Amino acid sequence: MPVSTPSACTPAATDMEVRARADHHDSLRLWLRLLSCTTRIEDTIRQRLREQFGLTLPRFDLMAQLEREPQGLTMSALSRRMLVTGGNVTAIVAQLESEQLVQRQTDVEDRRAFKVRLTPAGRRVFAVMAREHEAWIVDLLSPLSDRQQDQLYRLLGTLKGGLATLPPQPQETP
Amino acid sequence: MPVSTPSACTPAATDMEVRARADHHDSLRLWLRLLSCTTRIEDTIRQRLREQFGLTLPRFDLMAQLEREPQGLTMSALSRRMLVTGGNVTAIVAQLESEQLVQRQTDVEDRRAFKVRLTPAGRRVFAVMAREHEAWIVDLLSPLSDRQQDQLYRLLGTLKGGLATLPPQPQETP
DNA sequence: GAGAATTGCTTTAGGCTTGAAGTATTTCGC
DNA sequence: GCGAAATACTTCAAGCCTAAAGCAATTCTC
Repeated sequence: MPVSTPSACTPAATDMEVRARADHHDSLRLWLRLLSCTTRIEDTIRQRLREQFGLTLPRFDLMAQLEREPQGLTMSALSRRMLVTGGNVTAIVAQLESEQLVQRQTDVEDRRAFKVRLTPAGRRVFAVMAREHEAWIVDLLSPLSDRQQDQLYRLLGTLKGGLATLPPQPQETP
Repeated sequence: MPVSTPSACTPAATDMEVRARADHHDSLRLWLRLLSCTTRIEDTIRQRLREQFGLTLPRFDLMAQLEREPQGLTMSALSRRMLVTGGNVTAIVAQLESEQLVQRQTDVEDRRAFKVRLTPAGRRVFAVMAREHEAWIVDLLSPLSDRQQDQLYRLLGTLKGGLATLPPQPQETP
């Protein structure tokens, strides 16, 4: 996602929504606002993860996938769930493995594949982070009331349903 | 319980834990859906830009900024508008310059700075791309009716307004 | 005015991401 | 069975992105 966090280098932040002008279609404005909100939240999460836990968002995401599957996941399953390429997963798992947060386990049935699992240490670390992470999300979405959040959720559901059929790309629904 | 939970915690004590959990879950699901929709659209745009015009999204975004400012923009202005770090802008402008799509122009008033502008060729190329780009957006958002798009736009406006005040990120109003 | 702080920009190291090419293993078609 | 196709994973080059450090020019403060 093309966005930055506030930093010494970027005092920040005319919004990217400034792109929207009178001569632009309403859909374009909507898209820019959608992008703006999402990147804003994502950058905040990314920055807090880094500052408070020294972990990047992709690594957190990968651990989150593993946490739900105690028996482990193959590389390709991770790749599908995270919607990133296989080569990418290889690199992230390698990093997490060097930090002793995940482990590889060879599969006796299919010698091409192996299962990736959280280590006990990884599970411990993730439990702490996940609780914090959830609180951040609740906080960041708090400008909207419960009712508004529900409305937004439904609208995005409609959008997502329509998007799923358009381009040639499989969609995961967790 | 997370310590930093911000919501209006006024209800009866019996009820609170259950309610808090339900809220957490809902907010998290909403966030994941928001992220899912945004990345889906963004990836589609990115891929089409690359396939049809051989241009990356960041370069397109930078050109879009310049297109609206015929007199040019400084590097720091670009950095602020695109919400990316200065070093990043340096690299993207260098690429576009080597493709003859933008040019640097020294500023006589401030010898630290210079203005970046679209070349005539850049302007021509961008005009074609922008039209296509807008059609893609309209198409991708078409699962929502005009009325639904308007609703979504307003909800995101509320969210965005709340987000603006949260982290330490100054806001610029052009 | 002169030193200090700020601003404009670049460089560098490290990480994420893709797409394409390559190796090993399994499964399919016959 | 056996060759072909599909699958699981890795490697590589290229690009985006950040944070931190650094240089040059300008502005602030006294």
